[in-house]
Amino acid sequence: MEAPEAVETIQREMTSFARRARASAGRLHPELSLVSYTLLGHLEESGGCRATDLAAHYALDKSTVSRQVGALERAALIERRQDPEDHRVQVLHLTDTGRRILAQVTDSRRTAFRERLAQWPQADLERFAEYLVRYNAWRGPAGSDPAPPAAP
Amino acid sequence: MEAPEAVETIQREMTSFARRARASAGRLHPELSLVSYTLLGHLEESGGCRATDLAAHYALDKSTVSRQVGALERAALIERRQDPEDHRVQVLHLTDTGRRILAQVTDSRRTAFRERLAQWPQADLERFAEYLVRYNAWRGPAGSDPAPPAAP
DNA sequence: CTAGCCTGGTTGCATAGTACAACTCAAGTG
DNA sequence: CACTTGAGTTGTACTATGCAACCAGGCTAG
Repeated sequence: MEAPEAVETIQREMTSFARRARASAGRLHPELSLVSYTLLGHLEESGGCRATDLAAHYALDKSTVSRQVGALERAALIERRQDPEDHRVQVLHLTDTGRRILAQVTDSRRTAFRERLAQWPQADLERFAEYLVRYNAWRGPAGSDPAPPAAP
Repeated sequence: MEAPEAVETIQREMTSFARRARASAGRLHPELSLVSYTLLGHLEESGGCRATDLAAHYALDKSTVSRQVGALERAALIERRQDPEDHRVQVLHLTDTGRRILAQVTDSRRTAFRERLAQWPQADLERFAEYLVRYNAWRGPAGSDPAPPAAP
C-alpha cells in the first residue's frame, strides 16, 4: 500500500466508523447515551470534576453539559457537591448507582468488543490499540481536529 | 500490553473517537453533515441507488433518508430519476455540483488527516489502515454491532 | 471598599437528526 | 378485481446540541 493510499484508507475507515457510531446511537444501551457514558467514565477516571472540565475535555458547550449533568443527577447516577472553597463550583461525583450502571454498560460493551476482536492475533491487537492511542492523542495547531472529520 | 488490556484500549479509543466525531459534528463543513457526506459518497461509489438502499446500508429509517435526500435535492447536490421500469422507484444520482462539493469536502478532510498522520512511519500507516479495514469489515451474529458502541 | 471583570452554571430559543406510525401510490398475486 | 407488498412521504415527538442572555460568586484595580 502506498503512503497516500494508506492515509485515504484510514480516513475512509475512521469516517465510516464515526458514521456508524452515529447511526446506531442509542440502540445498544437505552439507559445510557454515548455522551452520558463518556461523561460518567470521565468522572470515574478523574474521581470527580467540574462541569466546565467536562465541557472543555469533550469540546461540548457548557449548556449541553449542564443539561446532561442535570439528567444524570435526576437519574441518581451522579451527585453534585458544593466546593467549600468556591461557591460557584459544583464538583461532580459518581454515586454508587452510577458506578454500578457504568460498570454494567462497560461490561456489555467489552463483551461486544471482545467478540469482534476474538480472532485477532495478540500482536495485532496491541499494535491496533497503540495506533488508536497515538491517533487520538494528536493535538494539532489551535483548533484543528481532524479526528472528528466527521460530523457536520 | 496484555490481551485484555489491548481490547480495553481499543474499546476506549474507538469510543472516544466516536464521541469526539459526534461532538465536533457540523463544525468542519457546515455545508455538509456527516450523514449527508456519507450518503453522497455512497452515491458516488455506487453510481446511483435508491433511497431504500441507502437506508438499509446505513441502518437509518427510511423517513430519515427521505428527509436527507430531500435536503440534498434542494441543495442541488443530487437528483432523482424516475425508474421507467417501476414507478415507485426513484434512482438517486449525484449532480455535477454534488460531485464537486463532495470532492471539496473529501479534499479538505484528506488534508486534515494528512496533517494528523504526517509524522507516522509508512509501515505504521499501512498497518493502521489494515487494522481499521479489518475492524470495520467484521460482521457478527445478526444485529450485533459493537462498532457503534457509541451513540445513544 | 466599591466598580468592573472573570468564571461556573442555568435557562430560553432554535436547529439538526432521528425514529415510529399512518398514509399514498404503484406493482404483483390470488 | 381485491389483497398484499414495497418505496417514499408526512405528521409528530424526542434528544442532543449550540448560542446568547442571564445570574451569582470571586477577584482586582483604583
